[in-house]
Amino acid sequence: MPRPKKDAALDISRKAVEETIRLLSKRDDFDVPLAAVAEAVGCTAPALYGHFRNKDALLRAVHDAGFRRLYEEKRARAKHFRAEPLAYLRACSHAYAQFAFDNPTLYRLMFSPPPSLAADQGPLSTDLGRSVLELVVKAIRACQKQGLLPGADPKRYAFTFWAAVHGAVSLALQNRAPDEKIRQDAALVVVDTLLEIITATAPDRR
Amino acid sequence: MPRPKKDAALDISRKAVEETIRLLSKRDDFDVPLAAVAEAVGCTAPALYGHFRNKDALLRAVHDAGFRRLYEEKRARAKHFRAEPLAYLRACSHAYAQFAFDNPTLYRLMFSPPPSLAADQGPLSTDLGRSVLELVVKAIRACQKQGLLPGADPKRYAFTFWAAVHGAVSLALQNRAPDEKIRQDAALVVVDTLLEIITATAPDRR
DNA sequence: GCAAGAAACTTAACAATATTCAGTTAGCGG
DNA sequence: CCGCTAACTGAATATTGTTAAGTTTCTTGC
Repeated sequence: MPRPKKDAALDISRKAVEETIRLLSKRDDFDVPLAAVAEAVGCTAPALYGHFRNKDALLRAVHDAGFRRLYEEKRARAKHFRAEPLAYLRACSHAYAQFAFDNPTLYRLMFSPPPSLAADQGPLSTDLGRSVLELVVKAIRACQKQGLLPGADPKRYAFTFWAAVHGAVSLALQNRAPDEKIRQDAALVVVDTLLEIITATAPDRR
Repeated sequence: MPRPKKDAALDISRKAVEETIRLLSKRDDFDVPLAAVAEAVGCTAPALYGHFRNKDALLRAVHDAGFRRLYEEKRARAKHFRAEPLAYLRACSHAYAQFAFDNPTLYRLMFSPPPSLAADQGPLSTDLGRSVLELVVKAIRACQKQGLLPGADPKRYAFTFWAAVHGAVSLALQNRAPDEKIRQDAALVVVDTLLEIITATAPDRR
């Protein structure tokens, strides 16, 4: 049955990306067979080549979709805390960690992909990365308006903050934390440690 | 030519791991063909199955060897700074970052492997991870003996420190830093930022 | 309405690569 | 010198990404 009945054109692309994400959640590695994706979508493997140049292109689309989801989730979970920068940072970070623990393989695909996926930094990919970071920069600036982190370069501190959270999540995802207790919520402990440090920079505390 | 001439028994295992590391340095992903490893070693692909249960086992050996190298390099590069905890931390971290930039693919294999490799936490793997972290714990304790980071839990802060450095390296390796200038040595900037923060906790400074 | 052409699949074929199997030979204990 | 095991080889198999060729459905100019 060649050409589809016109309506089924609910963009195979979209469905392929969605289904791939779902299949990734049931795997350790990203080597999900194209045939499996095709079956989930409801077509055959070669049909996907009409929508993606090759498997890498599909995985890059998944990679980008992951960033969109992460960004949206961070925004949604944190928007109630706009007024309280520290609570905002905390909520952002927890959403970030939650996302990683809920989608470990997708997270690995997003943050440790074979460079062939991220290499040609499509503007989208870069913009998405920036968007995620930008939320942190804003939060750091808000902290500074409250007298915290005086004299610090917001971008630099935001990047350090992000790096720490990402690093903690990344290490926690592979059990490389010191002991069981810390391992379990290593990421959250790191977040608290960072907030603790930021709080300690308040000039008017006693 | 079956059985080797007795002397060539220079442990294929060792050579296989070494050559795999070398082949990885010329690739983006870890999908180095077994046949390529075999050729570099000087045997055929199936011969490797006499030394490793399967390809994953070989990659895990490479993973572990990577940690041994990292640990040794950190030790070697930092031992001159035993007396100065901050300089020691700095040297450790720089060695760490250098290692990652010199061996990006190996670094990814070590820190973002498909869980199938690290899953069955062989005691070795875990011990190696602990060894690397232990160096940081000692350094943090040394800092505290100089009055820095008063009242902090060394393990917790060490883990946070490691997470930040690892996160920065990991992000830097994939160009996900904010802008060009920071991206280039993002990891080093993060290290400096961390040291700056630690320094700022000195009680007797003015 | 309709033929020609493009679009969007399908099935079949191909290529690379991990893994297994059945030999085959080198060294070693008797 | 005879078997026996260890350690490898070459060929065979299965999985999977990718390409090629064929087929049907829509569309569009007449």
